Amino acid sequence: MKLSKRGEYGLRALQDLAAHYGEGPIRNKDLAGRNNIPPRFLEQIMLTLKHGQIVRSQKGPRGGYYLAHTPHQINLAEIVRLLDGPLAPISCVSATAYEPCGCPDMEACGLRRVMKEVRDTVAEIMENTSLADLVAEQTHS
Amino acid sequence: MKLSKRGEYGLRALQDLAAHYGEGPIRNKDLAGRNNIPPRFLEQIMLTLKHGQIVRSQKGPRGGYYLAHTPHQINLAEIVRLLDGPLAPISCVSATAYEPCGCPDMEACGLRRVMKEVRDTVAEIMENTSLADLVAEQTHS
DNA sequence: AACTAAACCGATTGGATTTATAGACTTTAT
DNA sequence: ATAAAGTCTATAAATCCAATCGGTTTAGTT
Repeated sequence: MKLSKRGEYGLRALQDLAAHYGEGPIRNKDLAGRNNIPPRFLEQIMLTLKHGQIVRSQKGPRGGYYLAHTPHQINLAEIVRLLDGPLAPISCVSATAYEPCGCPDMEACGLRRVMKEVRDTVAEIMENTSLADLVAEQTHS
Repeated sequence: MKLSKRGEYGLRALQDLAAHYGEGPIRNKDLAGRNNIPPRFLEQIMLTLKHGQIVRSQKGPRGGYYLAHTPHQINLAEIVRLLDGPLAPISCVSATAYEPCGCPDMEACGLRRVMKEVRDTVAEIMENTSLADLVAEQTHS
């Protein structure tokens, strides 16, 4: 039930970008430094986020990364799915990557129903939380 | 956010034991066969469950595994924690294995709050679901 | 007592994933 | 021109996961 480091680092970096939204590109070095993330590892993650259209980048001096949309438009579920894969605890209840499990009768499987409930609940929280919500909570503390 | 195979197999085997509660020991071979689990791998898992006081065993011919308590006394959270570790997506929100994360200000971290919400929700579902609930759902379908 | 069925236990293997590091390339501001 | 940044590919190291194997112990059966 754990998030990978990639997911965790990616979310932290994006939270940072959201907190500085509108201030122009932010260097990988600064993102890494402020959030205690290994810089070269974060570089990879940011590249994935770029290919996933979640951030954009600017090269050269004064370059860096910035959000591709407003913090409000980016939810946590898409980030986690991009960096960490499906939200479902087991693949037979995944909305985005369904695969049958080995249980004898899928319809009658109580375990499957509970896991589906878990998946749905997690998905609901993450889909309804945006980067703006993270920063808002952060500020209102 | 995925459950490991160990966790999945263990839960399936325990669901099976719950469905046959009171019928005496069930062989590893039967558990594995009915639920499509690699037998030697399941053996390991059952041993862990035994050491975790979730099942008991009988050796020798007509031996096998059976639940150490009634199905409704065993909840999914303890099983998953035993086989898969903490429920929390990131360790700084874990109730059972807390560790600080690298974020600058923990109190102000919006991400942490959301992850805590996820953890709490998942924990609530799993803690309030027993093996008996799994089998009940299974039968009432 | 001998045989056999089953769990117990420790070791190990292969593979995948995670976590990172390195180095060469490209773009762009100054 | 120079230097500061991101881009891309490769790969290394470590860890973990899934699974398998061989041998040991226990206990029921004959």
